[in-house]
Parts: sequence; structure tokens; C-alpha cells
Amino acid sequence: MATKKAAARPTKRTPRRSVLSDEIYDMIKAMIFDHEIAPGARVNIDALSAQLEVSQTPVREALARLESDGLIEKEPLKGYKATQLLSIKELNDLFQFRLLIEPWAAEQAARVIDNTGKTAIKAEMQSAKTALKFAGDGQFQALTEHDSRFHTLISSISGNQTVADFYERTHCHLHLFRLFMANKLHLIDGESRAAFVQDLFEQYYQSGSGQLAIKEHDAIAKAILDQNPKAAKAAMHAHIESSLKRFSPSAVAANK
Amino acid sequence: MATKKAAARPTKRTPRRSVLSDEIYDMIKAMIFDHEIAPGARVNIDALSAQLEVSQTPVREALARLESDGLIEKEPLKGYKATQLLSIKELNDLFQFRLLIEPWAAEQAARVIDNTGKTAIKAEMQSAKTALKFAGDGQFQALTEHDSRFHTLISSISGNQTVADFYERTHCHLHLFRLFMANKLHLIDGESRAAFVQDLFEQYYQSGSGQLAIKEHDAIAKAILDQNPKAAKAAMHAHIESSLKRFSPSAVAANK
DNA sequence: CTCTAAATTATCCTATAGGATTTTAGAGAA
DNA sequence: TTCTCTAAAATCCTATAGGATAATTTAGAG
Repeated sequence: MATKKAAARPTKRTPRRSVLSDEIYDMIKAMIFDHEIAPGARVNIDALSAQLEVSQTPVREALARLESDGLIEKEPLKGYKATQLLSIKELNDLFQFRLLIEPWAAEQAARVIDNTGKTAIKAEMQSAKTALKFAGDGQFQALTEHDSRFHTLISSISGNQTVADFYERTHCHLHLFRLFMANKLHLIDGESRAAFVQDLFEQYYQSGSGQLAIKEHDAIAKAILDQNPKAAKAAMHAHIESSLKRFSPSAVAANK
Repeated sequence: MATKKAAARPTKRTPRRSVLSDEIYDMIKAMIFDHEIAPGARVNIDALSAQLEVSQTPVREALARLESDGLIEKEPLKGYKATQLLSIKELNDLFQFRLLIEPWAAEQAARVIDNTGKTAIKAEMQSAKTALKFAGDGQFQALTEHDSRFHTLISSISGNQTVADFYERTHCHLHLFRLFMANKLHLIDGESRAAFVQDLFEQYYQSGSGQLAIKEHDAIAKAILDQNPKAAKAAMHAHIESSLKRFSPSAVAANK
């Protein structure tokens, strides 16, 4: 060990700054978001570790964390599998939860925002315009991601870490749901489910819904920048309800 | 240094019903709640696996999940350590979050409750009386645990799984916080923190605060059993605010 | 064709070795 | 004394092989 001392050391250390299990966690998460792992599909530890060319240990840790996130489920003695897409009830529950949290977050953000926050909001609304152009060409992913970032940003500006953390968790499922829609749902099992989601997709993204969502974001952003708490709260509430309505016709239909 | 049985004997005795990593997860969680692992203390994987007489693998999985729960923190290449007790800001954030969630949950519970739910609430309020007797003798643990169960029960009756899940997560930190108070905080580091928490303890549990909390629970339970949503919401709101007030004098004092 | 039992498969867990990184201790210089 | 730098120890992280147990499939008897 100590043989080559000073000469060899300063040159080239291993570039691994972060921990492998964290990287694997991100990779598996990305695989889920990229539909490489379909909802409901079984996840084999051996196969996964072979595919990612790491040992089982980091894969195990990553899966344990993903289970806590609700993205992966574990059946004892049977193995892991990816969580199913949100059911209609779960979707409704989630929106109800958002209605409880986000209007308050917007209100609070309008109260406590500083210049850094204002700059961030302006930048995000700028990026929305770009996203809208892509959406015009049928690429909705940028729009979806703007939406995520926008809501996350407001939660974080509100200053309540607990609220921000919890929003982050819901958000991840919703994001997954929308991604599936945006990519026109490759591998959905079950006829009615596929039809349902396809329907949702059209409801949500076609015919100017994207523009509508951005307009609503604009109203929220404006209220926060004006430091008008009541208006911000109202705008956020309206936005989430409007968003839910864009989903709900299909939800009701599929429920029968 | 090898444990006596591990290497020599081919393990053949344990007919395992559940998965080991789940058991270990529960055990470590219990160790945290029982103060065997103090807040902020480092958690050594080798030592822990030796102590629990299992290999590192299940310990690692358990720690990864506990990290997601926010009970354990990980510093890459340095190790795991138990999360610190809630700071004053975090405590306030948490109560704000509860104010957003729980009044709605109570309201909703009053709307949708069925006979099973009513029985459960009645049973829980019965157990509160027993807990109160123990509290009279200076044993507050039963009271703390009734409180946890009561709020969890209402979240679950509300029927919104998302809300119930999220309450469960907050609850776990609050529970830990109160347990420390109830046991008069063995190993708190830092003078001011210890004084602060001691103060909280007295504020919260002494001089009939326990009885007060139970009375407030009673009001909530009554409103839900009467299926009176508005009253249930108001009662829950009042209860949480009242609970926060029981904390806040010290919080304000400690903030200076 | 149905039911039971053995064989196969898959998953979980153990154990240990070795590489990588941080921490601690100590020697030498300002 | 105080500071800087080097060496050793402790700890974490990764990798791999293999055994034990539960789940699943297959085969055979009634």
C-alpha cells in the first residue's frame, strides 16, 4: 500500500464522488419514468443488477427506497414489482390532497416571497412559453415538466419544508401518470384501462388544454409576484379544480 | 469475534414467517422510539448487524427505508445517523401541515362514517379513559399512544388513502417528539434544547393538559358520531390549534 | 379429469474479501 | 506553541458465491 507514496497519489483518483446506491436509485427511477419498467411489471433483482452491471447490494437498497416512495411494491418471498398506475379513486384522492395543500402554499408564497423567488418564478414562466411551442408540435413532455417544476417551486417558496416534501411525493406519482399520457401509453394492460387513459390524454392535452393550464399558471404567478395572498390562493384553487375537471369526465365514464 | 452459532452451524431452526428485513426495519424503528438510538447518534452498520445477529444486507435495506421515512439520515461515505429531534421551525411547519389536512379529514369522516367506524371510535375513546388514569400517575405513554391512534383512525375513516398515508408519516415524527417529552428526555445534547424540551413537557402534560386534550378528542368524536361535518371540522381545528398553543410559549421563548 | 407429491425455480439471506474514503494521531517545520 | 503534512486505523461500500426456504410447475396415481 504505502510503496508508491507521493508520486502516484495526486494524479488520478477514482472519479466516484457520489455513492453507487444513489446512482442506482436514480437509474431505476428513470427506468420507471421512461417506461422501461412498465407499471405492474415484476422487477427481478438478479436481472436488474446484471443489466446495470452492479452487484445486488445497491439494487436492494434502491428498491427499498423506491418502495417507500410508493413506486415499487414488495411482496414478501415473491419479489418486487412496479406499482400500478393510479386508479380513478387514487387520482381523486390525490387531487383532493392537492386542494388541501397547494392553495395554502400559493397564499403563503405570496406573503413571504423575496427577490430570489420572484426571479425564479419569472424564469419558470418564461420556460413555459417554450414548452408550449413544443406542445404545439405534439410534444407534451416539456409541458408536463414545466408543470411539475412550477408547482414544486411554489411549494418551496412557501417556506414550509414539510409541505414541500409532501408535495414532492404526490407529484412524483402524478408526473408518472401524465408521462404515460404524454407518450400515448405504450404498455397498459387491460382494455378499459387503456381506453380510459387514452381518453384522458385527449381531454387533457388536446384542443388548447395546454394553453389553458399555462394561462392558469400565469394567473397564479402574477398573484404571487404581486404579493396578493388571497388572489394567489384563489387562483391555485381554481387551477387544481380546473385540472381535475379536465380529468374527471373520463374518470366518471370509466367508473361505470 | 464471530458470533458463536453463525459460522459453525448450518442455520436450520428458524421457520421464518415474514421477511427478515421487515423485522429488522421494525426493530430499528423500535430502537429509535425507545431511545436506544438517540437523536443524532451515529448508526454503525457492522455494530447493528452484530447486535441484531443478522448480516448486513437486511440492516442496509431497513436503513434505506428508514431514511425515506426521515427517521435516519445518510451521509455518503460517512455513514447513517438518527435524525435530530424536530426543531422549532419544523414543529411549526408540521402543525401547519396538520391544520391543512386533519380538519378536512374529520369533516370527511363525519360524512362517510359507517357502523364499523363508529364502533372503532367508541372503542378508542374508551381506551382514552384508561390512559388518563395512567397519566394521573405520571405515566404519559399510554396517553401519547391514544393520541396517535385517535388521529390515525380519523384519517383512515375519511377514506382518502393519500391523506391517511401522509398523516402517518408526519405522525411518526410527532410521536417521537412526544415520547421524548413523556420520558423526560434522557440524552438530549445542548443545554438550551434540553431546557426547551423539558419546558414543553411540563406545559403539555402537567396540570390537566392531558385531560384537556381528551376533552377535545371527545368533542371531535362526538361530532363525527353525530355525522356533523362542520362541527367535526371546527372541533379538529380547535384541537390542533390548542395543541399548538400548548407548545408555542416555550417555542417562542426558546427562539430568542 | 382431479388431486397429491416431487422437482424446479426464484427469492431471500449469509458470509467474507477487498477497494475507497474519512478520520485520527503523530512527526517535523515555522 | 501552532501549523502542515503524512501514515495508520476505522468505517463504509462493493462484489461474489453459495445455502436455505417458499412458490411454482410438472408428473403421476386414483
